[in-house]
Amino acid sequence: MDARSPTSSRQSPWLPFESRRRARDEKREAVLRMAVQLFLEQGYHRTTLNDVAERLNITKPALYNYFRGKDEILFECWAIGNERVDDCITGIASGGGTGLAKLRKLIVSYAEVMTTDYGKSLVRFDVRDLTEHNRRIVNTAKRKIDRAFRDYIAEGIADGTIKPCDPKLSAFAIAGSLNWIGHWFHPGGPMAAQAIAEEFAIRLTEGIATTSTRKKAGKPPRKTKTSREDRSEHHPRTAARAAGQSQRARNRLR
Amino acid sequence: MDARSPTSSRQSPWLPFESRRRARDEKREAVLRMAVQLFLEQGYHRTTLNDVAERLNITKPALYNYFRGKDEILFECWAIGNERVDDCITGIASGGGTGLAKLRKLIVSYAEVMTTDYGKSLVRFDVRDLTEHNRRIVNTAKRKIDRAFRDYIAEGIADGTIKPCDPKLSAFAIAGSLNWIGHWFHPGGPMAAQAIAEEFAIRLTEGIATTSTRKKAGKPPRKTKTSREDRSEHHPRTAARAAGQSQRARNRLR
DNA sequence: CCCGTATATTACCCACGGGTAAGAAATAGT
DNA sequence: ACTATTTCTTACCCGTGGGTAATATACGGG
Repeated sequence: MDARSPTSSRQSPWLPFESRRRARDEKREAVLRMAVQLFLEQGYHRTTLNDVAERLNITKPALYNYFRGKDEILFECWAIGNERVDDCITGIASGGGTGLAKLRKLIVSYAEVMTTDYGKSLVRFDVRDLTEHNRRIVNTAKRKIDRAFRDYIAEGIADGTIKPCDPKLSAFAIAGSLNWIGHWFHPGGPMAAQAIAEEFAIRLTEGIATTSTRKKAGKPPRKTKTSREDRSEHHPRTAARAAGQSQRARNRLR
Repeated sequence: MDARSPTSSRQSPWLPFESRRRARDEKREAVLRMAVQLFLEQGYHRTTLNDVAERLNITKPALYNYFRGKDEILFECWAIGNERVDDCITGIASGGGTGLAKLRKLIVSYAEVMTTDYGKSLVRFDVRDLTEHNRRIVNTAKRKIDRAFRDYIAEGIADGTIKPCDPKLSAFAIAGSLNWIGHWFHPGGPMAAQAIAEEFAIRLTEGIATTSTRKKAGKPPRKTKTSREDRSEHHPRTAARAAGQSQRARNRLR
């Protein structure tokens, strides 16, 4: 059965009787990688902590060395995805450009995140499975993302690059299309993540942009796909990432 | 607490010590109305059959007179929503019009369904909570809906009312926006369901339509349609409805 | 080599909730 | 009014799975 499909990057750090001295954080992340994968594959409620532990060659109580409980694992998966979106937003906010340009950038980045496991967790996980405290954090973050879409649209209307429209409704329409990616996209499919992202950036803005954005004919479809290590949550660890969200930084009090 | 908010149409037919002789089907539908409401409000897994029964002034085992189990209740909720979408599709297919016109009609109808409880169940419920058999039915129906979107787009490209584009990707983009309605729409909000539906029909097609669809100023928003009894799953029982799906017709074998 | 700490295991607890059995209460038919 | 049938209730079963306690094993430092 299953024969250890090569999908999920490298193996678990707990190879049965082998060097088991990985750094704590690496193991923690390995748990999250496996958990998000199983949560997406089977659904949160159908995934037991035994499932997660078993696939990592450990037992359930060992997980409690790294997490307070199941809901915290869920939250941390979500937090990683949110961190990535948040990086996109701050990156776009720092750079200049018209409202339309910013909106397109956001669409591309957001769409790409949506094709990753952690990105999917932003829309596939149910906020009601979290504690009251974490649920509030999630809702705040969601409002921030929504605000980014609306602000860029409003900015575009103000600077003339976007036709007058209701920013709220347009943001819902765009975000809906993008979030839906997290439901249908599967890495093995015919379209590469990056190609989808760029296609959506055009498609979703060509209705509201003032300048006609008919695809420049000369552009060859060579986009090289997501290139190396295409699937499996690459976790770039770019410098200056630590400034992301305030929560989640502390490596568990212990 | 809650004070019996006026959202959910009329009360349960099992008022504690009152005429309890409602027809079987009415009670069955009352169960479904309450169930879909609770499933949406609390989530399927957090809603117990006791919750459903209690709010109907009965006890859990009484539900088993009408349904085989929890997952069947879920399925029937989904089936009602699907029936409505299916009616839209067959209605559009029977009438004529360009590809673009059909697509717009579908968007309007689908969006309106998405603002109802049963419509939301199409996108908020998890297929994996169903039995293998019912899951197959759901997936088949979903493919049919997807096909309708793609076909109308392809038709529009063929008849020149829609710009050349990838029907699959465009269908995903449009369906994503519409499905998302089922996540954010709440009947108490500032926008009426019908207004949203018509706005989306314009917004989602203005990018791919060949004819400029800038909102014709003269069009008064009188469309009547869903008009009276706007919320709360009115269940029109229109004639010739029974021909809908083959499944679900039989009132449980018993 | 010994001890303290971190890490993992085995063996358990128990609340929750879907589902069932047996029988009471209402209903319909004649 | 008596019976057959449907409908509903009380009382229970039990599998599941999150979480914990006690303990064993590995590891690092002196």
